[in-house]
Formats: sequence, C-alpha cells, structure tokens
Amino acid sequence: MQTEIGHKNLAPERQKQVLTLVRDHGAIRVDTLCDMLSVSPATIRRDLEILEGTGALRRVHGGAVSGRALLDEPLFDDKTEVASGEKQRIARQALEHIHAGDTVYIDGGSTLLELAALLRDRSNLTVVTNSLRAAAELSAAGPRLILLGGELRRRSQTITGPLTRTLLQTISLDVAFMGTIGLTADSLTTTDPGEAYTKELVMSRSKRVMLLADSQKIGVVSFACSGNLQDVDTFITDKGAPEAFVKQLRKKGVVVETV
Amino acid sequence: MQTEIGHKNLAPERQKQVLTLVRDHGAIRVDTLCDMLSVSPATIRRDLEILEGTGALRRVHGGAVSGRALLDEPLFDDKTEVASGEKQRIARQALEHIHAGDTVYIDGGSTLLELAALLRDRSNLTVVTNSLRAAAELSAAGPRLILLGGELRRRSQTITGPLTRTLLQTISLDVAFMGTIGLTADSLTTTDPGEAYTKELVMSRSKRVMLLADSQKIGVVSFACSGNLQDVDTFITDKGAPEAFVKQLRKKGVVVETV
DNA sequence: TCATATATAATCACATTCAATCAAATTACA
DNA sequence: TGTAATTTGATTGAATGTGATTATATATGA
Repeated sequence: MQTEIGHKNLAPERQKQVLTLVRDHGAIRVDTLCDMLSVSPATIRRDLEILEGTGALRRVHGGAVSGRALLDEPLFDDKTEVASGEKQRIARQALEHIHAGDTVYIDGGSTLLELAALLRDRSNLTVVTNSLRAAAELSAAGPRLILLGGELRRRSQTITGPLTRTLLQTISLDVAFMGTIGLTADSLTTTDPGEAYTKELVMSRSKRVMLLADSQKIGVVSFACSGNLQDVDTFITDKGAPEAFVKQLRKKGVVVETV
Repeated sequence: MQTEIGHKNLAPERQKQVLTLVRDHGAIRVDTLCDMLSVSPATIRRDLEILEGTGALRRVHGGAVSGRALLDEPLFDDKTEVASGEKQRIARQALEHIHAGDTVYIDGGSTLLELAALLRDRSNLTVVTNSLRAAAELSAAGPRLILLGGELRRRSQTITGPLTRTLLQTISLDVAFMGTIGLTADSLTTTDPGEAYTKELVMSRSKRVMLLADSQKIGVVSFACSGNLQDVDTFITDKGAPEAFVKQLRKKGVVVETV
C-alpha cells in the first residue's frame, strides 16, 4: 500500500510523512516507519519525539498512535445529575413541537438540557441558546448552533444581561423553549434580573413560546419577573400539576400538556 | 518536469523562481535548487534567507519548505492534547501585558487556551472571548466573563461570523490576545472566513493587539486573511522564530518577544 | 514472580550542511 | 572609462542531522 519513499528528504518533510502515516494507520510501529521511510530507528524516534511535543501524536512502546485515536472513548463524561423521569418526559414531549428547518431557542436549566440532548442528531435545525451546558451538549455535532453573546452567569452557566440584546434584535425565532425557576398563574419569575431580562427579550422575538417546567415549580415565586403567562403559547409539565391551576391557565388561552 | 532554467538571472527574478519551486514541491533541497538555477549553494542560501524574512517560506537544514507543507492541519482541538512547552511559555509571557482592571479579549486556539487557564485566579479582570474552550476553562470561577454571540464553528469550537459584530460594536477592549493559523510578514491568515471576520473586528476594537503564535506558524499561509501585521502591537513567539523574520517585523514597528 | 526478548535512551563518530569571510565578477553611475 | 557598490562563488571552521553501539527500561510468557 504505502510505497518506499525516494531519497534524501528534509527532516520536516519526513516528519510530516510520519504524521500522515500514523494518522492513516491510527497506530504504527517504529520498524514499519523505518522500512517505509528508509531511515534508522533512531531517526524515527527523534521524529516521534518532536511530533509528540506538538501534541500531534502520542508515543507508545513500540511505536506511536494518533492523538485522535486516543480520545474516541472519553468524550462525554461530565454528566452530573440523572434527570428525573419528569424532566425527560417533558423534554420528549417538547420535541413534538419542533419541525424541520425551524430556528429553535433553548433556554437554560436542566429540563432544557434534556431537550438539547435530544437534538443531537437533528442537523436540519438552527438552535439558538444562552446555555453553555446546552451548547456543550451540541458542540461536537448536531444542528447549526448559535450562542447568545453577553455576560456569563456562573451559577446557571447561562449568558444573560443587556449585552444579549444586541444579537437577539437581529434574529427571529420560530419557537422558544423556556425554563423558569417559578411560575404562578400570573408570572414567571427567576432569581437573577439579568437572566429575566434575557428571557423576556427572547420570548418577544419568538413566534411561539413553549414553557417547560415540572410541577414542583408551580406556585414558586422568585425574585425577578421574566414575563407573564399570557406570553406563553404552550406549557408542558408533568401530571403532578394541580387541576385547578391547569384549568386557570387554559382559561387564559395557554395550551397545557401534561406528560 | 521542472527543467533547467536558462542563464544568469537577476536576483529578484531568481528569488521568485526559488519561491515558486519551493511552493510547487512543498519542500526542496538546496542542491536541487542549485542544479535547477545553475547557481552556487551560497547564492541559494542568501535567497532563502531573504525569502524567509518575508515569511514566504521556512528554511530547514538541507533546504526549505513552504509554509503550507509544514502544517496542513488546522489544529483539531484535542482535550487531551498536551500543550507544548512553547505554548505554555508564550502564554506566561502574555500575562505580563495584563493589568488589573483590564478588559481582555481571548481568541480561540490552543495557545490562547493556555492563557485562559492562567487567568483562573484573576478576578479583577473582564475577559471577553469567542472560544468555548476558554469559556469552559473560566466557567467555574475567575474573572468576569463575556462571550461573543454568534454561530459556533465546530472545528475550532469558537463563535464566529457576522453575528459577532452586534456585540463587539458595543464594547471596547484594552488588550486583545489573538491567535492565528499562519502568518507572514504581511498578513495573518486563518482557515475560515467567518473566523477571519471576527478576528479582524476584534482587533479593530482593541487599544492594544497582541499576537500569540508559536514559530511553527511563521510562513504558513491559510485561506482567509484576518488582518495584517501592521495592526499588531506585540508579537509573542518562541525562540524558534527565524532571525530574519523577526528583524523584518521589528522594522515594521512590531514589538517581538521571544520566549 | 522471574526470565527472555524487544524497545528505548544515551553516547559517540561520521557525513552533510551551514555561516562567515574574502576574493572575483558584475553592475551602476558619473 | 574609472570608481564604488552590489552580487556571486570559493574556502574554512562550526553546527547539525544521522546511524551504530551499548546500557537501561519495558513488555511478554512461563
């Protein structure tokens, strides 16, 4: 397959060939490289040492392996909490509202992170998000991904505040999937005013607004108001939601789906 | 294929031929050039030195290689990649240029990622970045962190393109630490036009521009131009940088620091 | 665990290439 | 034509890359 390579090569050129060979084979032995490039083991080792210094490959006893080959395994290991069944069900239900070609907003929060994970193989979408966690979930592959710009709020790992306005003003969203800390029949509330500001702005830029929140959040009131229920088109929650509350929301024109 | 080339040529013309030959072959030895151009090794070496000063090619023991040939791979971001000593030293040197209270921009790339890591305990700064990796590095604690908003480029894990403009227009930077794929005495180049666009914009918004690049990148020419060396205040690189090239840059008013 | 085989690192010697210097040739300009 | 400046080529000592040798370290199998 690989043929003998001509005469005197310049060192960097030979090193490039070594790197190519290592990459192509995934892993290769020193002797094999010696045969292919017609140089001594000492030279090959020196080349490998240099290449390892650049991080292009990894030396092992007997030869070298490509850097890429090494990290096939440990890609996603930072799973923190096992999402509750409710959150997963809610996220799966939200999928029903996403259509091919949509521009979708994914808000911060663990429920929304579940949704992001479900979009990993949907390349025919544009996902806009302010959540670093959601972005990380989709950073390797998946839909076209657009991050809001602005200040990082460490606690929630989301991008929030006035600086998010500049970008949001220039785009339009088909559907926004929002989270919240608490909701009452009137309003959505959250801990941080900067975060509330961004949420409100996002909802105003979206054709449809979906609110995803497990039933535990019903009745919780936090510090900063991020909008009111009138602006929500559909509320997806679990079956733990009080009947009375659901009825009240439906009276206001909100579609409520319980899973 | 390449035939003997006539008789005595004027120096600049011959140098152009040398450059073409180097480019065509990717790498070529001094003797080969001597044969082809019918001049002595000394002359070829002088030509190569001049051409290296412009960053058009890179001299190596035995001959010269074109920038492209040296480093075709646009850095796949490996989490496990061991940062070379050069990159770490360059990053540490860059620290000297950061003062309390500064608003600092951190570009994408592995060298800049090293710099970001060094800022983890500097809470008296504002860091602006388009790099998801740098953001992740500082996401748990550290300086005030602002992310650019825009489209994620998966290959480099950076946020790039026209959407980054909206936020950049509203802020000013004290100092921008920039990376690049390749640089010559004239220009900085990078693989992706969207990325180039953002780099250029960032540099225009910053009081001071620092370029961080290991010497391997000198002479490399990539696809999209992201600015020219005139816009760089200080260039930090390692001691492998060719003397001739450094001299040329200093003549242009760029401060060059080698570590 | 030990023994054996293999791979590596360290040292050295050799060959090649390079930088510096100087002399010769060419060119520029009056 | 004459003089100075530049370019080129040769020579030499220094530097660098390569390959062989030997001692150490690492894998493999009983």
